[in-house]
Amino acid sequence: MPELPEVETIVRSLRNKPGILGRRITSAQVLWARTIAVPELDEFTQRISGQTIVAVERRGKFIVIRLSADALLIHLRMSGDIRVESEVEPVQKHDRLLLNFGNCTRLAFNDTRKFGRVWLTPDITTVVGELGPEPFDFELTGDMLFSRLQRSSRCVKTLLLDQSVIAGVGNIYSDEALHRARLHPALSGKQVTLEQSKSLLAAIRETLTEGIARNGASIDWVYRGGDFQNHFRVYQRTGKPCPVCGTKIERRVIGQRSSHFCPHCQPL
DNA sequence: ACGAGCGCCTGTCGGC
DNA sequence: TGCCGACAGGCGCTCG
Repeated sequence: MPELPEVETIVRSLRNKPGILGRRITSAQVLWARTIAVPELDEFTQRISGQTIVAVERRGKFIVIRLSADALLIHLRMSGDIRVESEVEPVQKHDRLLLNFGNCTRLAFNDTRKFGRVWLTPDITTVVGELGPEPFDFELTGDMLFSRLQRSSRCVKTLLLDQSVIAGVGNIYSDEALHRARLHPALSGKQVTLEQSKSLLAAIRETLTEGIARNGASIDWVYRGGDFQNHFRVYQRTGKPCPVCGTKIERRVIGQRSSHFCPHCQPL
């Protein structure tokens, strides 16, 4: 489920849930070893035990849980999800990591496809250091996005998915933002003008803002509770009418990811 | 150094 | 009904 709005929704719910901030992690159970990226398994379970949750933040698509000595970073990749529940609840299929708290509650990381990863590190820049700017960072301007797009001949769609260009945008929100900005996904980065870069940044922000306001998008069995999937303009709407002009939405693979666009509103 | 392609995984869906 | 391929909110690695 994981793009910026879905991760932001989860982070906000964790932050607002009583019994998370200030809670002490008493033990950890790793149910799928490869979930833990760093450090080694034994050290991970040993070092996280006894640490207190100080803050819950987001950087790009990473959940950043600040602990008393380390930071716990969680990337949900394609199918990750997080639950907070009583310790008496049964462990669920595809649960990969359980963090037990002292008060009979726990945090469960569930991840069907096993792509998700968890890092425990005192220095988050070792994990998120190469990420591009946050879309809502006020220091990010249309001029800055323009210069980042212009130095590449890759498709603008591919550039939006590159987390070192801008952090947090994934396949849904890139398609939606490009439609809002009336840009064809296969435009090369160096073809995008300054004016187009400015409207693209505005479109990214509007799209992400709507996504957050709707608690993200819920598709298939992955991630519940969002509503943005009912408001897609182009994503997974191949053959259906463009909400602006009625032309049939087309699908095309760009950079090995399916891309959806209106051939009339987004000419090449 | 950059970009394309594959691998990692499980589940669902549509076509035959 | 069952099987098989295509496809799915992501990203790291390798190779040319």
